[in-house]
Amino acid sequence: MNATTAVDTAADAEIATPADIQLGPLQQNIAFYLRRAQDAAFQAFARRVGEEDITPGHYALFAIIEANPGLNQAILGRAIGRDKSTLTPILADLERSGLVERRRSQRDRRANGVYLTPAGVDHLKTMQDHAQAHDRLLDDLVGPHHKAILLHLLERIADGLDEAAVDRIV
Amino acid sequence: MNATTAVDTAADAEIATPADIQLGPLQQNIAFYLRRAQDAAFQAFARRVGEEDITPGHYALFAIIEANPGLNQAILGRAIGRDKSTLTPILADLERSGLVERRRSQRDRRANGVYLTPAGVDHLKTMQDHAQAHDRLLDDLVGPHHKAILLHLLERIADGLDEAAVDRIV
DNA sequence: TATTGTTATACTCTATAACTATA
DNA sequence: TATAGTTATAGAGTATAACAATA
Repeated sequence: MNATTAVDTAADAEIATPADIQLGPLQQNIAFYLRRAQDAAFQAFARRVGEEDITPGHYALFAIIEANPGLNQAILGRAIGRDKSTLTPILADLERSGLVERRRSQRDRRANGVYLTPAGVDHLKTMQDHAQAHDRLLDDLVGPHHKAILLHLLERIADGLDEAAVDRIV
Repeated sequence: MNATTAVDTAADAEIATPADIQLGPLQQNIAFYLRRAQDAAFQAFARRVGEEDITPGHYALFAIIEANPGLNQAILGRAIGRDKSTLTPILADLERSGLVERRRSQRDRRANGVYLTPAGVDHLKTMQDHAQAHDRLLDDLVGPHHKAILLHLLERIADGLDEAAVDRIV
């Protein structure tokens, strides 16, 4: 599928087309392909949603809040892999927009329980429509049989590379 | 493998642990897993290389320059998916550090051919050592048989989601 | 007219550290 | 002492637009 016909000597390198680029050792590098696929998926999603204030990160945040109403910000941050200080202004914005609500917990008065408002649920549905269309594209590319394998492998990578897991091995 | 035992009512959400977090629709979302895996791989690599000025993006850039000596900056930018104006200060830095050389092309005097210096090749080797160790970890997680499938699927995603490809379908 | 590379600029995302209020 | 959330701040990474040189 990938012809590797390029010569790319110094003399004719200037007329190389993307297809001619040699990847060298990168060609066997999982991390490199991971980055490329993630880049491509992100940009394709951005093109799809256009102007609207929707990103994969936003979608994930809303989906997790809906699936886990009342989580506090620290736990929410860990769930999406971001520091609590990263979350603060994001949630403040969303609350100002009326999409999210933070309620002081009764049992631990330091903690905010985070919830979607009805408007937030609506917004999540909009994002879900985009995400589903995007996912159909991805699913078609991957194929139904391979999707399960892909998700499984990606999960293994994510779980296997967290700090504790790596320390256990190395 | 994933127990889904959490209740996460508003009443006890505060004591949720990461394992209890419900993913909702995200659980079938390729893009979500892609982002997680890429995040984890990036951070594991960063932990491995520590202080040294090494990133996956840097490594990819060096590897591509070595495999395609003399490419001009615009093409190089496209090869790594970054704008030429993003590349300019990066290459200027690397040239100042003596790792990269830019030579004005004879045939097109607007263009710079980009090359690694001997020091740049050395530096690439250092990065390669790190990248290989990192890749062994990744390979172990994925397994030799599945690696080929994974690379193939990730490549399909990257290729299938570029702007032209998506326009063709949608 | 179009393209290469540079510059100025600005934006987004993120974390660290220091703080407060609670625990 | 430790944790939840906030704030101030800074850094990395990136792109857009305008430009000079060249094609």
